[in-house]
Amino acid sequence: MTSKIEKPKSAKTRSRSSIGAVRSPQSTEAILDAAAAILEEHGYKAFTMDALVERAGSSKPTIYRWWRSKGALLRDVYERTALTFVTAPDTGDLERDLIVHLRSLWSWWRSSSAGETLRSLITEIQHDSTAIDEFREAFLPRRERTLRKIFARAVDSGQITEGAAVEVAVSMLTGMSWLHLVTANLENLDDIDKAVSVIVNGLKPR
Amino acid sequence: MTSKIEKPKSAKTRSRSSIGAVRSPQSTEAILDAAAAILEEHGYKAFTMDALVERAGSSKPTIYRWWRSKGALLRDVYERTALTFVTAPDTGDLERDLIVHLRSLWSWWRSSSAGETLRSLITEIQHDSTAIDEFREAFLPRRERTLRKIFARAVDSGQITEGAAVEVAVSMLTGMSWLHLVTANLENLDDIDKAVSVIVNGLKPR
Amino acid sequence: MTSKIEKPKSAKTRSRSSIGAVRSPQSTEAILDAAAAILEEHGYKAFTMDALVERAGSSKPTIYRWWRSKGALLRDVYERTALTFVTAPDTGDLERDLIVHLRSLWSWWRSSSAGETLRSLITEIQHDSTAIDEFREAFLPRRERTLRKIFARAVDSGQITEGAAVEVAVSMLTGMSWLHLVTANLENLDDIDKAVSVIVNGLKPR
Amino acid sequence: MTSKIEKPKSAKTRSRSSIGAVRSPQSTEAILDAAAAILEEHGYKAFTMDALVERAGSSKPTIYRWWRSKGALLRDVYERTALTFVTAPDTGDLERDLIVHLRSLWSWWRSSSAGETLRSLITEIQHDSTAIDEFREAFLPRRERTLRKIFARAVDSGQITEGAAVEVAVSMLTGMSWLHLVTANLENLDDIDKAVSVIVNGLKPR
DNA sequence: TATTAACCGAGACGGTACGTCACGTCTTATT
DNA sequence: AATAAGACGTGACGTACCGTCTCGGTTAATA
Repeated sequence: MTSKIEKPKSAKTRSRSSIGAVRSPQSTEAILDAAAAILEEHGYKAFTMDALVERAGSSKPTIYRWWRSKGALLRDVYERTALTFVTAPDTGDLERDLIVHLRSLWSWWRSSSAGETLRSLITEIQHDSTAIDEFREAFLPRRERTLRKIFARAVDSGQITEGAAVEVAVSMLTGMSWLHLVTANLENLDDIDKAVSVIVNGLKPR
Repeated sequence: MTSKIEKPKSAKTRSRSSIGAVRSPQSTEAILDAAAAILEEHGYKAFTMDALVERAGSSKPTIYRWWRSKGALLRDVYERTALTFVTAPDTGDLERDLIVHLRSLWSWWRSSSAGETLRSLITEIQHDSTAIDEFREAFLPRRERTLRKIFARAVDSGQITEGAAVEVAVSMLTGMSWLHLVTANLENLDDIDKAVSVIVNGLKPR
Repeated sequence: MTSKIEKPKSAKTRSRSSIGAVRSPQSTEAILDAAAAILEEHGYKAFTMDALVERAGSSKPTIYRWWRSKGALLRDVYERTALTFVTAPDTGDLERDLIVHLRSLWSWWRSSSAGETLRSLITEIQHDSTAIDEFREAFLPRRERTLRKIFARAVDSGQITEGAAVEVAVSMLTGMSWLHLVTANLENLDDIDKAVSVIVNGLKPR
Repeated sequence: MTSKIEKPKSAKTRSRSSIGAVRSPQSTEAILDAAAAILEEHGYKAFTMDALVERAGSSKPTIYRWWRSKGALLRDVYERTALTFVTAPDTGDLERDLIVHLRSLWSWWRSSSAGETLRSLITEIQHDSTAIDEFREAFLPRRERTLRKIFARAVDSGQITEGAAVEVAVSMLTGMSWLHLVTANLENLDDIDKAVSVIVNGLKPR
């Protein structure tokens, strides 16, 4: 799932560059690229399988052979672009690290296809309860990993005590972020600072 | 939108007791009731306009005459049932009030159609950006009102200082709740206690 | 069903000029006028009961109180305008009379709402077999009356023999006219002359 | 559009034996068969796209992929069954040939789905002026072809003179037939004999 | 003169059918 | 064996128009 590939030509001009008995990496990349592009340019509403096929120059059977559903595809789209985003600052200051990370996250959501992709993914999984389970058990923890790492370092450095309510702190920061995402309200980055301040202050013993 | 009416009979036996040049309250109630019932019994997936028409003994034109979209209808369904839920405790203790309120909320979501309705509503508005705007500006503030009221009382009684970051505290508690809602994770009510503890502690000056 | 009335003002400005315990002639006329106007200006496709109500400034119950169906209304629309068209020439020459009558008829169909009205009526009755029966037994004979009269005079004057196949002659001329009407093919009036020539020639004994 | 295929099994038992990147002949045939069957058994009123889909075991998108409208479908239904009806007698006698052909036609209309189909088609095209044009320019000439052929043979054999008003004769016989069709008046086959007699007599020079 | 009954415009209602959209499956021909 | 192409059945959508019914009001004939 590296992104070190040449951009696929537009659907119609690109010839069948790879066919045969093994999975075509070009095709896979073309599909993921097209998905991200559609989401970024036209949003979730326009992200249909037909539009995807058209833009990727692929076909529906190919897509469904490798992804069991639209949600599974969206998950991969998000995770692939997430590889390019690893803002896990380590300044030694918990509050600062959280702020930098969350501000980067919100900005990245807004400035790329990532926000639209995650928003679409959350929407999509609501149709299927097993998808929700997989999402909660596997996808969500991966999203919260950076926050957890930051808190873990703060525990190590003694900024907060071991056993503090880190889990709910992560949940509240993630929840607030997602709430702003699904309500198209990612402008006020200053809210992040205030929230982080409350959380960090709240985790410290009195 | 009072709910002090007798339940409409099942779709087929209900006769046209009062329709005409004014909006029929029976029809309105039948539609909202049917919507809530479908969501509770069969979930969002089964909540189609056709199923709603069938169960309410109504018609699609009638529904679309009064609600511009499925999202608008879901909003009314939620707000109507929300009238029956007003757990705004006032014990004089901020932490206790928040815990009681949020525990009641999560329980209510799980034990009635309300959780499924809100989950569906969040999903539905993602298809339409104007719906998201209306949701963020009007619906969401109404949902956060009780939390704000609780915090306001705490300010009045001096438990927390004026000007504290109440807004982000509300946002974090709401966000965490919704995150658990959309990931089908409303079981661990103890998380509420921990979160509230962090928030209340965090709002107090050191 | 006289047309000696002032034109109704446009729907919205016309006040309730006649209401009470007897049928309102103004309302009746307004409905028939509006129907003809819609058909002439926008055609059968636009001739809906809602459009009619809007244009006539009337209401659906009023229309359905006096006409059992759209077809019945169209029949009255046609018959009312037909009162203004009675080209029954009597030159003493059968062939000439037929030509003048049919040319007038085709021209009248094209230059007024009449053609569109009849076309609509034929279409409309196809939905209801009792309407077809009434149409065949009562409406159609009234339409063929002038042709029959012309033939009857020719019999009287000895141009054709009694007992000649007048009925089928009428049927063929009517059928050809309607065929051209429903296929939007009323331009070539010269076809009339040729047809009449064949018919008149064919009715004379060899 | 050959009909040399085995009848498709009933909707539910028919398996998808051959679909894919090319148009499925089974599906096409099933649709046309179902259309004819509905028209024959229940008439134009019951001929809805939903009923057709149900009976053919097909789907609306498939139907609209191949036929732009109900009228276009009805045209194909009629033309397909018309392939089974080619009564173009050649006895050497114009009058006899015309009578045999028209009697066969009226009987065929009454005893099969054909009459109802044509009646429905005439009705249907009235909703769309481009459909009328196509109907007049292409469909109608095909229907009149047999009559023209009979007249052409009569010209060749010298029964009527070249340049006689064959076109209007065809138009009158077709018009009379259609007039009887749309007024549900196909019982009196003797009218055909009289009409043909007038026409044939009328075409001969005095 | 007051009452009553029929009619009026307005418009909401349940119902039927429409034509479109997107989905996920399946077949075909190609490489 | 994997691919692009694309037709297929399924199911839901939102709209158009129908004919019925209720509503509040007006007027003409009746009591």
